Amino acid sequence: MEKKVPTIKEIARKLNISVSTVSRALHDHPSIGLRTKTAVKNMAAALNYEPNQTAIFFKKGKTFTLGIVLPNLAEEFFSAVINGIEQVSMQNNYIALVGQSHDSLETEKKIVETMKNHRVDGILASISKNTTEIDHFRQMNKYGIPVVFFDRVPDVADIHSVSCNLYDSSVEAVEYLINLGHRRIGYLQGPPTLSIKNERLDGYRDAHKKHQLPLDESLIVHSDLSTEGTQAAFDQLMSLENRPTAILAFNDYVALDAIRYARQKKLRINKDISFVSYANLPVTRYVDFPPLASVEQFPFEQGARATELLFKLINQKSSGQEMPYENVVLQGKLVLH
Amino acid sequence: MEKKVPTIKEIARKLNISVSTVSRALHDHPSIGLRTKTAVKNMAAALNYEPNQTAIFFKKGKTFTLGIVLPNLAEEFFSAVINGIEQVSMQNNYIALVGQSHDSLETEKKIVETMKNHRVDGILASISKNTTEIDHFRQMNKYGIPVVFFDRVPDVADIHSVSCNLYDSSVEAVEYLINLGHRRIGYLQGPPTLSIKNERLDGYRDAHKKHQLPLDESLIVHSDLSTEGTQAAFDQLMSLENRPTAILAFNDYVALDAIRYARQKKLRINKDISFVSYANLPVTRYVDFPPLASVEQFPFEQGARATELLFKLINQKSSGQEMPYENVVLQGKLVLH
DNA sequence: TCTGATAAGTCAAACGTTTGCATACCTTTG
DNA sequence: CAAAGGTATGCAAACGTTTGACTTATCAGA
Repeated sequence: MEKKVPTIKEIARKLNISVSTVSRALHDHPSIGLRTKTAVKNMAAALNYEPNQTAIFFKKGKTFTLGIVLPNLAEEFFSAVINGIEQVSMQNNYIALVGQSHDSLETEKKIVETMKNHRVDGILASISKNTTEIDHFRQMNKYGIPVVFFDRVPDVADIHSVSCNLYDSSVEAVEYLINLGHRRIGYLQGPPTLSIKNERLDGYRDAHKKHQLPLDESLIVHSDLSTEGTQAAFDQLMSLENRPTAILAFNDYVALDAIRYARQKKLRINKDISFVSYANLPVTRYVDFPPLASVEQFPFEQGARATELLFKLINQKSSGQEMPYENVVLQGKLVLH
Repeated sequence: MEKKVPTIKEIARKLNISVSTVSRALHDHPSIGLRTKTAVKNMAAALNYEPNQTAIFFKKGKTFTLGIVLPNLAEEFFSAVINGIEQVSMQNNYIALVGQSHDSLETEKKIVETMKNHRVDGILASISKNTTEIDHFRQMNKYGIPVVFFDRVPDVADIHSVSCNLYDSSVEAVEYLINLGHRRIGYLQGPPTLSIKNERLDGYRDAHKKHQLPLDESLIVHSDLSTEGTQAAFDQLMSLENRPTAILAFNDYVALDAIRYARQKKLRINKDISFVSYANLPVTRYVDFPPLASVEQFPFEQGARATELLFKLINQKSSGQEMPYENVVLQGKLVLH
């Protein structure tokens, strides 16, 4: 056991040739003769030689490793994103380090730091809901590590990003409820930090304008995304003198929490109160009363596109050119259940 | 931009001392004088020096990286395991590469191969349901990469593992149903590959014996864990002349699929048919009719314990000693809903 | 026979760090 | 005052691989 791993040197010694010849032979360099080449390859096979990647990483200054920073793996949305990332990175023979911020800025910083130390070739990040500044990501610039943000994207222009535009689908979602006859539609929003670039709210507002429905600000409430927060927000809506008959929820989890809570309160789903939400997660398939519709945000595609963009940046870097900031925007899509 | 990163050499040159002195100074080596030490540290700080980890990895032959191989991140069970792994590995300044086998043996092999190439210091693995042999893991031995299996553990003795014993809690689960008055209890099993070491079934059988209930083999059916497979298995149970009044389901997903299907068939949950299952996943909180009880398998603890064991192996390795095969077994626990 | 091209291979430096050993100086101590 | 011991530092090798520059042999063409 622990038999020391064979190296290029050993092959060279056994064959009485130089290491450079061995190296080139293994890489099919043109200036190595066929005879030597096959001899080397045979010997390599016989010894069960495997190149020492850490040496190569070191020598080449690349690690063929990507870093993924995201809030929480347990959310189906993010594990779907990872599948997208995985697909593209595997094609490129890259592998990924994963770090969860658990929505803590401190943890996020620590993860980014660790990834920098591990000299990842690039970073894919979805920021935590408490990320108020992105200096720790900007730092990566100095180390030549490109960063691509996805989904939860900071609202600034000088970054690379892939995200999902929810404006149109928000309009569509509200119109869908209006067409069902709803006139009082609540909006159960997420925390302010996640609502800076508030496409959902803009869509909500504009759909009202478009259909000449009055806009009642008391119909817009916040949840911190915890179950309790959502329940409090729901109570707030239900205590209005003029209750909403439908609710647009920040995401499926919020909708599910609200629906469960509403049922505890003996409200009849889809009669007393209807729901539409965002994310279109598989988990909604298991419940009796899922939201009527949900806006698909294409996690897999976001992951795949972000990774493609990242690879473009990585390759561009080695070719020395500068790339303009690229912001890929996928269009969300309302899916009826 | 792309300003080249400062190295230990630069510090040495600027200070007109040797690199070894710098290296030792930065590591607080006792034989470096205070004056030199502070000078070096100041210069390092001024230049914003960061050690090149790839060089260190290479030199030390370690990467401070763990590999995690598991079937599917989207399962809440596994993301909970990752949280456990994360906690322990962060304490040790390790970071983790994650690979999903998606229940394909081929993919699993490829992941393990890639991780070996990246020279991870150790591997944590939960095998796919199609993993019939574990040579690819055994190979790691030759490279001095210890492997610890968790949860879905191969049924052989010469490995390290952390898993959850489900025998006692299976007995308990069935007894719970018996105490509720059930006399015909179906067992909706998983695929044969996952049932080699069949503690669930043994518990199911022994609980029957213990309570002198006849054991009807037709009450034991298989699902491949897909929704359709589960529905087929459920139909099989319901087409018996003497139907079960309760079902022990392989895991929560199976139970949820079956429950939904049962409701489509107008069966009344907890009246016509009751469920108990395994995993105790948070997702069951969102449904109207969760299983009556579920066996907690402590994913977080499994992840943490497996990682602790792995670190023991990694450290033992460098101290040259051999460790006996260790198989940590946590006891599952029936949780009433 | 000489020139020059080509093929096949070697040499040695380089990547950044760690570490065993040697060295230089200084201070004790017998 | 010389030997011993300690303190602070430098030297150089080593980890495994890649790669630009260089050497040697072979051979075609003039």
